[in-house]
Amino acid sequence: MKFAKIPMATITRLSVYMRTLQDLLEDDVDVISSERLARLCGVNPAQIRKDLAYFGEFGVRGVGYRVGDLLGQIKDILGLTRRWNLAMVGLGNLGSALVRHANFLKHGYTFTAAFDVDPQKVGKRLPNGLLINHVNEIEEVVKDRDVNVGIITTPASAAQSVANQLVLAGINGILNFAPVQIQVPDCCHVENVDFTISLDTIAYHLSVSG
Amino acid sequence: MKFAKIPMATITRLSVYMRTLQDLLEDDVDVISSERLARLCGVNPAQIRKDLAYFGEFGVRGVGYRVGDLLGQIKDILGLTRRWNLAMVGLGNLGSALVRHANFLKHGYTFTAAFDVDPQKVGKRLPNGLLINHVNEIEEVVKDRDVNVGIITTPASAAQSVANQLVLAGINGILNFAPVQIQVPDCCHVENVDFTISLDTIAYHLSVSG
DNA sequence: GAAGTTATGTGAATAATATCACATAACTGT
DNA sequence: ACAGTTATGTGATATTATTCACATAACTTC
Repeated sequence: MKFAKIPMATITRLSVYMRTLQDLLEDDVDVISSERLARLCGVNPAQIRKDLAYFGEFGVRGVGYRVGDLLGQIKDILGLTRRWNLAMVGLGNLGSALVRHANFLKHGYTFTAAFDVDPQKVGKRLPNGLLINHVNEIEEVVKDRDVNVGIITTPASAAQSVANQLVLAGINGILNFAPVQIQVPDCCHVENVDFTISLDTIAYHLSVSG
Repeated sequence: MKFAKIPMATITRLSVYMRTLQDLLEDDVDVISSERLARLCGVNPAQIRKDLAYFGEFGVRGVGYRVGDLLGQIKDILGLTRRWNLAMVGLGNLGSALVRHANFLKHGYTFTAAFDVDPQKVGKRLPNGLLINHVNEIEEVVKDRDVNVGIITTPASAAQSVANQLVLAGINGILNFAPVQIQVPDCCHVENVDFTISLDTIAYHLSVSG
């Protein structure tokens, strides 16, 4: 691939470009300029070119980018040409909704395991047929079903313990929806999603500007 | 409130500090150093001090920060000492789960309106008693119930049209869960939440590192 | 096939952000 | 009240990220 140090922000944006390119492909657009793509993604055109330049030359000067090609290249860069198996830990309102949420499937992610501690839930099946295991079966089930990424939607109090078990089971990617900073070894990559933080920044902006 | 230009990243972190301080308060910790708080929040201690310095001096040298005081100060900075009313637009899996999600309430946010287009849903009430209105009633209802922030959890295809209506209704803060870049006038502040992007960055990290 | 047009790729310039390092101020104990 | 200790507040420095600006390459037209 490439050996320069890639800015984290670049990776995030590649994912945004990918989404937009997917839409464009569905609309049968086959060539797009960095300028137009930039407008659609809400970024600067030079930014897009710089981001892509970290990985190679994917465009045609004077023309633009072939939508299908670029989409394929970005998927390749992000490692999305293979299958990724997910485990959902915590099947409350949010966890249940996310398992059902179409976007994961659309992007090639598959839930192969689900966990909770509630005896009412353990042993039952989700609408998609997935069996709910008990959280203390994580290690066994994760290995068995080749889970690559764990998604934590437990209460904050349980998140660290769940993270520990996921790491122990050999997982090194965690998407954390619990509103705590979980501690993991360096081998494990954690992404936090906390929409109350986003809401707070909105509140701040409204407070100072209006 | 302040006069220097505040980095966006600072605001985001203030919200993180706030969460942690809230937990500390519940645990009856009354003083904390930037170093310990930093560890809990996963940031650099100097970062915390710098962030706070934009707004004043809140600590005691040689001692640390009084947890309760600092919490109050940050809430004040972020504009969270008042009430914020939310409207949920789109009551699919995700929207319904979020309305029920305890975190919003915990942070002082209140849902005062909910919208959908599905005739099956319009006219019904959510578990919390909130009446579901039709999306084309947004302007009227938003004004009537003093909604400050709109949350969009519609399919991507509907997001822009919903955003337009929210703006028209006088809303200038939007939390967007739909996987599209919505266009709004400058007066309106949009925060995007897209967990498939977070998942993609995890996939990337797993791909390059092992 | 030469001139004109367009949009990429990229070094240089700028801006934003994070970290260091230490002077400063508040507590503690003698 | 003074010396010792601790942790803040902040200027200086380092790092990272974004934008500009233009040379370069591919297509188009005459």
